[in-house]
Amino acid sequence: MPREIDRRAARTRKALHEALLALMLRKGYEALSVQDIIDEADVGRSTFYAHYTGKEDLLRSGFQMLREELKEAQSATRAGAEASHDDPLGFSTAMFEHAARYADHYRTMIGGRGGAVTESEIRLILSEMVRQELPPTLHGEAIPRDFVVQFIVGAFLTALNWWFERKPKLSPSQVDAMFRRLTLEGLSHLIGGEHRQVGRPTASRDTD
Amino acid sequence: MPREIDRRAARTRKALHEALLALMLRKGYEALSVQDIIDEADVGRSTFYAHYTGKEDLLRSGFQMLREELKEAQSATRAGAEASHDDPLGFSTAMFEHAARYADHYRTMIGGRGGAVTESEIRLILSEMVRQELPPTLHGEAIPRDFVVQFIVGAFLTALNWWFERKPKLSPSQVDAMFRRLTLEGLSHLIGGEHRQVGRPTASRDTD
DNA sequence: AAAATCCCGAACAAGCTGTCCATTACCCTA
DNA sequence: TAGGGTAATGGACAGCTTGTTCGGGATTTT
Repeated sequence: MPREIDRRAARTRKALHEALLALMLRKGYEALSVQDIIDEADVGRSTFYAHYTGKEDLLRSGFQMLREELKEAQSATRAGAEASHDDPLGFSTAMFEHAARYADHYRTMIGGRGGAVTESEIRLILSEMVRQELPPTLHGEAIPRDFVVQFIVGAFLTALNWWFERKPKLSPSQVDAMFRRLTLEGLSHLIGGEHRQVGRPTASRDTD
Repeated sequence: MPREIDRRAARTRKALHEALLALMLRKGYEALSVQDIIDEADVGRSTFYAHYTGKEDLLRSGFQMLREELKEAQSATRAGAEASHDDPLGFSTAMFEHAARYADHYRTMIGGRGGAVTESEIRLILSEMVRQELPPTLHGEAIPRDFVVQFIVGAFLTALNWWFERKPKLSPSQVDAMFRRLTLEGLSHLIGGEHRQVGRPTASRDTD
């Protein structure tokens, strides 16, 4: 029986992916050359091109792996299946916490430093997540489902980015609370003429 | 009196900016080389570097000009100054209409094709706009002003992008209505427990 | 018209990109 | 464990890009 894949090839691919990630952390994606990557991975030039067509191909393949892993992990956890549709933002809490733990990675992925590809790949992954948590029917059909999905994903990324760039000291749950409040209730509650009292333990002052 | 700037220099800069814009429309920003730009502009290589340090510098300088123009146009229109704070999304309607008229330009700027620089420059411009329209005090201080600004800008860009990519047939006012509804009222209105039946005359299915 | 400024074109070193090849090292399986 | 198959290597290649430098020529400004 032929093994899934040749061990050498697997090693090479792994080395390249790790090199890419490491380099992105310290130089950002755009600034990288194929040269940098193969140096870091200690892999021959021709070997690289035997596996990938360029650095973008390498990056994409990394995300594809990630997506497949997530898909599996998800169908595995599908045991406790419900509670989803109550809360269309169910993903966010875990996500913010995860981001806090791997702040370095998220920073490079989310900020401009990951490049356009990273950005859109992440949007894809999040979109899939959100689409599943979103109830199948929306009131009145006035707003297309897909629009809502994009709206949520965009808002989440905005929150994440703002957190890292401006208030990295906040706790995940604080950011999460703000994100949910704004996304669920909208702006109207913040600016109406009514002075509704909110007993919120305001975390920290705004510095603009 | 020394003229503001040498006529030749001005011509050169103009030619370069126009070349950049034209090329971005057909190839996207990332794919461009300085070579392409000076060919299109019919300008000598050394001349280019006498004015800008690279293509990014050229792009940035273009946005800076734009920002200054907008700033002037704004302080000029500041005659009818109020009505702002009633509607924190006042900018959107005009913006969507403008985008419809110059769809090609917006497409290249907003989608990935404009590159990270364009993206962040646009966010900057919009942020300034939104910040001014946003009432100075927000209820309860629970959510920092800047967070709200970013939220709005992100939602607007999301709407714009979705419009171009998925439903370009919609009119500006339709998109505007959806954008405002979602941003002002949030999701909560869309997902209540009530099961309202809708005889959906859905135009086209969500295709992912 | 003279002086100041700008543009041009060409040439340069340095770097990156993909692609080839012959050779070597490794892996898989029988 | 031996041998055929497969992958990795290093080097060399043409073609492209980037910035920089120069002197001569053209245009503007004063």
